[in-house]
Amino acid sequence: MNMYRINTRDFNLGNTLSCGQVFRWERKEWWVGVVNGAVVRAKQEGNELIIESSLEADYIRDYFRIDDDLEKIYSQINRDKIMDSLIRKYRGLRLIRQDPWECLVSYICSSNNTIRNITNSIRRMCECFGMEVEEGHYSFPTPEALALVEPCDMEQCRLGFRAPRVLKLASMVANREFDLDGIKALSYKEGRDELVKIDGVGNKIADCVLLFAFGKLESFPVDTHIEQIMERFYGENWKDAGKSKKRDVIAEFARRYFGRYCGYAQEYLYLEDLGLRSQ
DNA sequence: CTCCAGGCTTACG
DNA sequence: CGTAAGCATGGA
Repeated sequence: MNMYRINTRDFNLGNTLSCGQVFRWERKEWWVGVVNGAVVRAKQEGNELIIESSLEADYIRDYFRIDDDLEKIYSQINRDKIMDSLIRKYRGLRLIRQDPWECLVSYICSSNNTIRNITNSIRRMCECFGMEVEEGHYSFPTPEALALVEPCDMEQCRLGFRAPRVLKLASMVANREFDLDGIKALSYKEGRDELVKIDGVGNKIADCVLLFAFGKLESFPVDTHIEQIMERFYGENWKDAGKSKKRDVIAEFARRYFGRYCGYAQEYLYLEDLGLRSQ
């Protein structure tokens, strides 16, 4: 366990961890999370990110994408007054480079669910089937661990109809019938074609994994939140596409409109929508 | 009570 | 093709 400081620029830890992309960080005196099986405590003082963890600084820099050139990204996605104001409001919000397995399982749990329930279910899965890496802190269960879980033992996690999907995927990954890490080398579209083959994974969940775990910044996940806020801000840009197609139309518009870093734009819009709803 | 939540699968025209 | 019910669970 060691403590160190990372010098940053255009980084806002609170915005990054509370914008809904990760489910396993808690705000206490410090932000506390478990990353790659290690407890991480983080806080920010001005431009310095202070970390207490057994993980090395290079790993943390990569995790928080500290080396992303936000100025360049902002200049690309800043297409109008709306995005300009969101960038000013949430400046320093960065995407996180999540572990693909944890990210995929987490978003399978997100289907037709609330953030609160998703967070609780994931925490229970970690407590039941992860390892206690420190008093009260658990690692995310491995595919091998979940592959051994009986459906009746999974019930305590309260995943509902999503539980069999998670268990099935765990078996496939553990048995190497599905090569999750191999997706890293694929293009955005190829990766999406692979991910949607998984039971319980459609376009939206695939896009989340491609953006949050595989760093495909041209991914623009459209859920109910994004659909509503996009309708409100940019609704004139597409015609009444039938209900089922609408989210695809919005994503395609966003890719054209915000460009190759539209995934970043998505996260700023999402945090804005979270704020609007909590009022 | 009904409706909805970071959707997806299946069934039915 | 397209659309709509069904899905577990919990909170408003």
